[in-house]
Amino acid sequence: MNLSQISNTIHPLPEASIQKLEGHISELSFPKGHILLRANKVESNIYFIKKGIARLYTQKPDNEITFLFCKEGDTLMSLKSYVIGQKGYEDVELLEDCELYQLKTEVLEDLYQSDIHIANWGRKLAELELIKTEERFIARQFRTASERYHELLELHPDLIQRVQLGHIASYLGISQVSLSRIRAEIR
Amino acid sequence: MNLSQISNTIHPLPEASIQKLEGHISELSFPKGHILLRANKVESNIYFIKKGIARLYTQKPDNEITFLFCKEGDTLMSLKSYVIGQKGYEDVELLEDCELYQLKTEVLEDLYQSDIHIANWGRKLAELELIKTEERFIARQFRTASERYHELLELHPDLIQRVQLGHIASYLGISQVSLSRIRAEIR
DNA sequence: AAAATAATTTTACAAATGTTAAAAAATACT
DNA sequence: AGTATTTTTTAACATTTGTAAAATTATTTT
Repeated sequence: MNLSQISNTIHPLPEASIQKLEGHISELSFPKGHILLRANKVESNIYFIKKGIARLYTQKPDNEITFLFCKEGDTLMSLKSYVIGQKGYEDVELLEDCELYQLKTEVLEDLYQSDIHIANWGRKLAELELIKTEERFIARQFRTASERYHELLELHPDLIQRVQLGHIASYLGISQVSLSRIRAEIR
Repeated sequence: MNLSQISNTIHPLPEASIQKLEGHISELSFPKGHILLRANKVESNIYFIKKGIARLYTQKPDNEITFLFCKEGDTLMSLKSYVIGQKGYEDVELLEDCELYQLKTEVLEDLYQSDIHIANWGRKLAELELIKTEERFIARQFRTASERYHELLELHPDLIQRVQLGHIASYLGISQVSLSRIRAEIR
């Protein structure tokens, strides 16, 4: 998924603003297994995923919890770094070879102050992330583990293929054993 | 908490922009028990709470789940209505007599297009809500019910006084019986 | 103040989910 | 291809959490 598709999906921009934005974006590649971000550090970039998939997770004393997958077209960032300049929760591991677009948040912040179209694009970016985060929260609060698994199957069938079940279970908030039990149910 | 305090806490605005914004905001009062919003309707306003407390919840076939409390200084909105103009999940009940500031989203949208300061204010509004929503999600995913209860006690001690425990339990994602058990633990 | 209503806690039991360990299946390596 | 390694499933058991109903406590109404 190329950059203009991604940025346009967030919010359409006039050509001049697109140029300003794209002029500050660089492209990067990393192999599967690469750790892109580390928890407890302030991250000074945001990323757009051109190709590949990543998981955001936190280390707990005895295990780790995956709380988000980001794939082609998604924006990947440490929210707390981006919004309030504080260190975030997330380690980020690339689960496949990835191609990423990178943008310095500092540069973006300047663009927000000088270009009203980019300011509204940034507003939309935050609003769309907000909706997604609320959806995840609602799923967690309102639905059973089984419902969440089947919902994931429907909405993101590729995830089950691309990500190992241990991470999926963690993402769903259950143990891998529970996920196996759910998958074993005949339906 | 008055309007300029609230809007300034979100993001400082130059005087001219404050005037534009405040010119479109009206003030309302409702008694305890009033249902401010209904689920499955597109809501055309957002609210800022001057005084009082509200709970956002969804009706399930046999029970209801409270997923957010909003109080003085908070922004209260149907996220899906505000961001994508779709009907939301939430019923909203006022748990105390409330004084609210009301703003039409349509008007706000126009201001976003014409005033870069207000556009950035709106961006900040979304970003701060995003951080809060992520925090709630993280609490749910990373911490035990007991930890979440004690965290709530620390961060919002007034909530326990102002809101009945059945709603708190629902908010924490546990049954009221479980909450009673947690509260009975000696510490 | 007494009665009625609502909220909270407690109890007993049922259901769901977690933990640990072993078996089976899938994948990677030489 | 065969071996080693990793991932997934299954089994047995422990723990947590839920449900329903009763008991207690608090609040509201008359």
